[in-house]
Amino acid sequence: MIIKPYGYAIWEKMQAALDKMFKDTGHYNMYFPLFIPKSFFSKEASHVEGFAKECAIVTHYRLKTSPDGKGVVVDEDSKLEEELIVRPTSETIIWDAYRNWIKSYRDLPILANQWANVVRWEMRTRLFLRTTEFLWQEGHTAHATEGEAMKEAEQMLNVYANFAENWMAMPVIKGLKSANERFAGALETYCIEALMQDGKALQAGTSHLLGQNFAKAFDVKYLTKENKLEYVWATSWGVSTRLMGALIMTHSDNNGLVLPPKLAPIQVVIIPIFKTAEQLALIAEKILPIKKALEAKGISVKFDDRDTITPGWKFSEYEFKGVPIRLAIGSRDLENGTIEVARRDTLEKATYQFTDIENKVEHLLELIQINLFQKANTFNFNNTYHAENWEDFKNILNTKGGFIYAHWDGTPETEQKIKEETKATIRCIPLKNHLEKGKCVYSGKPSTQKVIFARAY
RNA sequence: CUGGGUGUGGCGCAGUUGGUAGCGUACUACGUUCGGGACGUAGGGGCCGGAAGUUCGAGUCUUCUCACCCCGACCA
Repeated sequence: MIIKPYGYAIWEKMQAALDKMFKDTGHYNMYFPLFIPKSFFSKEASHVEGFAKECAIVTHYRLKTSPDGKGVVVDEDSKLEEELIVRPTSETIIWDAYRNWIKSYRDLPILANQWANVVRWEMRTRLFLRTTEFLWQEGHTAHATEGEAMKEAEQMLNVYANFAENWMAMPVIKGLKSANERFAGALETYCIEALMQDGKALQAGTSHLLGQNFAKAFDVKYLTKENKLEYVWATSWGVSTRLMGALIMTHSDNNGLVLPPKLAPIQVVIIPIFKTAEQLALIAEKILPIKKALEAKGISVKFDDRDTITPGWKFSEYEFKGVPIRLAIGSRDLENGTIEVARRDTLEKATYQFTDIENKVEHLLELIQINLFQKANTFNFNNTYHAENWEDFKNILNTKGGFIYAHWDGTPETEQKIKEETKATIRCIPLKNHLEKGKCVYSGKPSTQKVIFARAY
């Protein structure tokens, strides 16, 4: 996947917002190697099992000119003593280091994060949602107690939910993964689940309570105040460039991308309508102070005064790109003291008086941010169903899609069978769930609460 | 790996019974345009995925090969 400049600018805005949230909650960044010795992997049994089938492996370190003189071939003499795995995630290499970093309760907690690329050799890729290489951040924390680790995992889940809802304008459900869907090597996996406009669910972020699994696998122990040797408790948590896919699939319409103002690389585009250089000069004279005033408020503004492209073309182009607000100004406006304001979320156009325009625009950006969230929230509400029996369940799934609340007997076997028959999986057991007795939608066995099913990406 | 399909200018495609390649779009220049993806004229750009073969002659026929796409197991 190539991420072109405009797309990468969105990722940078995401990174900046998330990075600040991490730092505000006491975390710091670090960086670990891309290549992980194969032996590290085998140390945590379920972790290997989870990732073994999708690893890229480095076996040699040198090329040589092909015997026939055309191109290059692998130099068999450069075979590595031990193969290196291109990280699919970094738990193993990080916990190998933590063993040396952690000796005493005074060394805890470790609250580290890294921004990195990872590789998972998937059978089928899907742009942004599932690419062989993707960019992400992975937090890896170490704690003295289970309670503290649990609090950390929950805290980071809340950070992700906050980011999704208040920055991406994407409503999410916070929940717990079932055993089948849990991260390889975790005791519990928390997640935020989002619903895309086509009715399919998307896991948008995860936060894991790793327990002492990695501490035991990598022998990471610390001395307590009481001088007792204990294993360390761990968490890990991550979000990736998949969020770009989520952003696109949550808000876009038939005219292209729709970006929430808080993540839009360009928040306001100004398009002058002119024929001659003199007219452009007059417009620029009027509009550049407004641009400055907007920028002083921290709003990113682009004044597109290219004379090689028609205004109509520019209108369409910035609609494709999802720019939240477009201002258009021509000589008619100059005479009337007006400006045309178009919002991307509703596609509405209005003529505003020029006075106080920067405050009106600032306010409109806030409205758009809120409107996008509400629109998505309404969509989620309208596409959330309750299935009381198996027929209902299949019907809803096949005709409507969306989130389906249904009773489940709590066994991996039932979940597996439902998946095989319908391709729907348990997205999560919502944290905000009311317990209610019922019968499993599939097996009819007793159940204590409904969980969320959906077909997912 | 299981089935099906496609490879021809940057992109999307056409190409008849074999006669050395064309359309749309994009690109360049000039002119007229410019308040919702303008128009005209003139240009530039392709050893037709690769190799071998049949033939006077292959995008087209034959054989081999490579790559990609869709369907299945996997997944942030």
